[in-house]
Amino acid sequence: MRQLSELEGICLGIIARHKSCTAYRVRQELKDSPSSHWQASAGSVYPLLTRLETRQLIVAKAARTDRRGTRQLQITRKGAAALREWIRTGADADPVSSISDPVRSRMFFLQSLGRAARVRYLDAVIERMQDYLAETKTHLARKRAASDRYDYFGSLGATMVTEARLKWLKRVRAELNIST
Amino acid sequence: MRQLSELEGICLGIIARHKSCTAYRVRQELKDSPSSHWQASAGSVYPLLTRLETRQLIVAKAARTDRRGTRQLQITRKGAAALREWIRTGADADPVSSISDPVRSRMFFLQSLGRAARVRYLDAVIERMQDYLAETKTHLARKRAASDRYDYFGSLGATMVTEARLKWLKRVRAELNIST
DNA sequence: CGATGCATGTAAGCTGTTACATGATTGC
DNA sequence: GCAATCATGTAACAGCTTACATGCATCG
Repeated sequence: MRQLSELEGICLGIIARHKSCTAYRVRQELKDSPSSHWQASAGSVYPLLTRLETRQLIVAKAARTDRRGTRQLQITRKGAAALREWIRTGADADPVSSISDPVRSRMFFLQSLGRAARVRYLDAVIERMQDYLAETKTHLARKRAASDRYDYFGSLGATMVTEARLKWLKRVRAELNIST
Repeated sequence: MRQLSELEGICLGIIARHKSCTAYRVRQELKDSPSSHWQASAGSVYPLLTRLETRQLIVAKAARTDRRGTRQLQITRKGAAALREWIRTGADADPVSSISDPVRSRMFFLQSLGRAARVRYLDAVIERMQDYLAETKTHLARKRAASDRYDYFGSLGATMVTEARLKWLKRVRAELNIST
């Protein structure tokens, strides 16, 4: 049995948490999460769910009162096992290290910008990052109140990482100022 | 002119820093970076560089003393402009927010694991993260000594984010212990 | 003269994206 | 009755991965 991909694991997890939900709902949930970079386009989600169904990790039941073909998805026992297995792969070397940050990637090549452009660029990124941090914190506050704790823990991770990134950018900015 | 993708920007940046380098060297550099999740397989790098050449962002010069067809790549003026433009897109909303972390993704679904498995999983991830942090710090120390400062700043970002992730995991672990 | 490293590439397959396309349901 | 939302999908295309495939250069 092949390993679940990142998006497959996430979708399966979403279906597992709602006892029963539609593909549409899965997409909504992906879209609403600020910590996710997945666009969760129809073109990826629907084929993906078909794949999960073929592998018998989920089953679909048609709602009989609905004429538009709404399908309620549920995780199977086999699917729950696959989900647990997918979670465990989070402790492998790759998931721990493979976290790519477009802002960090660009930092390596900042020399290519002129001095003034460099500072302007950093200021712009810092401002964006501050906005994003505020957004993340709002989200975190909402999670704290309601819902389950793992939702909260997840959002907490997003917030803490964003704080670290912001701190990093400010430090770089400060060092650029010192040694003109 | 279409925007450069993440990997395209990185490869172009690498070529820009060495005045002249081979495709092979680009791959090596990608592989050696611990902060990169890119495997930089031949199957992605070579077609990518062909693309950049077609767009006239780089030019290739054959070394005449080498019979195996070694090609020295150099960035063009047009390429340098494209690189600067790519860097500036780092201040857009997407690159700032779109940072996906496989460990964080899995946190949202930790409920699916039994209580004991949950703790075992977290301990395993924490151990891995500690190893990875040590690796990152070694790398950072090497960068501090030699090379240019933006290399150092980049590695610093990797280290600070890894520290934040570890702190997060330990905090989650602690909270799980409290409320059994 | 053999091993390791340098150097280049191709082919099949999977996953994801963008854009397109359709129709039912619900609330005002 | 109309707009917003719910709901499902397809088609063309781009990009990356894995695995395969080849051959030169250099050092011992």
